Amino acid sequence: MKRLKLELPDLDKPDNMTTQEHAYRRLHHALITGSIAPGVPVTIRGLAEIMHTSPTPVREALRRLSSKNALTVLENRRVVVPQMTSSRFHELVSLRSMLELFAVERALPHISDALIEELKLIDDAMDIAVIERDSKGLTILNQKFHTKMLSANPEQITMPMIESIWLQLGPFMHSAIAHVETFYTIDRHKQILIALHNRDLASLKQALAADIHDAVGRFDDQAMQKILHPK
Amino acid sequence: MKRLKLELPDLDKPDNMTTQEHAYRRLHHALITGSIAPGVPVTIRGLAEIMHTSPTPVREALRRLSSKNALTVLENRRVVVPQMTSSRFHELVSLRSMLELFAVERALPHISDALIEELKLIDDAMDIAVIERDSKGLTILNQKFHTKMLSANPEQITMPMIESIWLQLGPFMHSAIAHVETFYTIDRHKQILIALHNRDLASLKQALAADIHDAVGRFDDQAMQKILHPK
DNA sequence: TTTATAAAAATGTGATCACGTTTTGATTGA
DNA sequence: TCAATCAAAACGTGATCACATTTTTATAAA
Repeated sequence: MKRLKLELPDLDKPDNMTTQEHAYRRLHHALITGSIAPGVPVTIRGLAEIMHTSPTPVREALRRLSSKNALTVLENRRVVVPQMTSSRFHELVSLRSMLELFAVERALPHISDALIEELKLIDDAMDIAVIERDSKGLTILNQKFHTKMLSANPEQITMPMIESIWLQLGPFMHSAIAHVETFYTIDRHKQILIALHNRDLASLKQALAADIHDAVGRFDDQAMQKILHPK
Repeated sequence: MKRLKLELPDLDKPDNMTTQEHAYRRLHHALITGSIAPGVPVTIRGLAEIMHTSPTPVREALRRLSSKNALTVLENRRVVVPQMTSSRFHELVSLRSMLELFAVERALPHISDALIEELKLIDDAMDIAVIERDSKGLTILNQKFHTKMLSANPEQITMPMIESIWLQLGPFMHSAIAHVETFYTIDRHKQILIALHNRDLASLKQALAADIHDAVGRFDDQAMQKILHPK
């Protein structure tokens, strides 16, 4: 079997968690933190060897991820991390904006003061991650922040779609971070927290839009070309 | 093994199509046409027996569908068709409107006259389906119409999400059709076709929004309660 | 050095089996 | 008639194997 050069995070696996679910989460984590670059092939047997399982649970995890468009099934049935293009990137970002703004409007009525406190804790952890230049930790915390806020709405249709977008953007961020000097931007989460506290929808949407734009807005066409086709 | 009372469509299976893909499509078709009611349990072995395959490809098809939120995995790991609620329904419909309006705006620049002709053919077939009161055929054709129009945009991020919504709305329509007198509405597709021909974005979005609303707008809270909790 | 060819390795897929858990249905007792 | 009990049936999960196809590697020819 061909050895895959691929690093997977060691996540906890409670006894009642299926092997398939565990495999899914490890791959999910690796994808959203940009630990797997676009174009990298992921084989069932290769992953099974890394995770010390049989191919069966890996196969199911890969099916779930390709079903969410986080992975692409090629004509020959092999699975790869999809390549990013400039137009795909902009489509993903536009969609992310729209979906998160839609979701936050429906989440706001369900935001409690206790929830805001929890969000503050995540934001504090993010400040530390910035100081430690822990970009992967920061990514995870940032998504935790957004997820917790948007999930206040008990009706969860939008959240899985937003997660699908994150999954698709993740691998590109891998290559992007290497080409960008300032990965860390001004903290829009503080503005979001204030808007949440004031139950001010307009400010909230503005801050959220800015947060999303900050994370990806710097990638104009010129920067994209450099990242996608480095000399 | 317990016999599932469940009708699956007989779809073509080309030689190069995997059994798993075939199983997926048959279930997909059954779900979007409302052939499987909410709450119905779907077991791996039961489906495998119906489809004359081993459990393996069915398992993968179910994973894909639950990954798209078309099916729900319960705590005991069993899979069921999710139950509809009034709030979930309205969330789904709002999201569908937003996503399709987003998608059509990005599709319009890529619409060719040839494509419009193809859409007209689908619309003609829909007219026949209405006359024959073939509600399932009408559903399939309607989705074909929307899919072909929105897929004009070569960058396909939104379409899988819209399909996910259709998958979630499908099973409810099963119960809904039985409680509704006039399933067939005025044909908004004619207006859509005109707007497409004129490359008139504003009219196009208006017609599309009306089309979506017509299909589901009649389900106010009162009607929902009747459908969800029939005496 | 490059190209063509054949053998070997790798891969996805589907079937089958064993295991532990959950559900079901009949039987017993109140 | 209803509730409790318990054995049987059903179920999801993960491992293993066989098979066909694709990819890679080694070898030979130009």
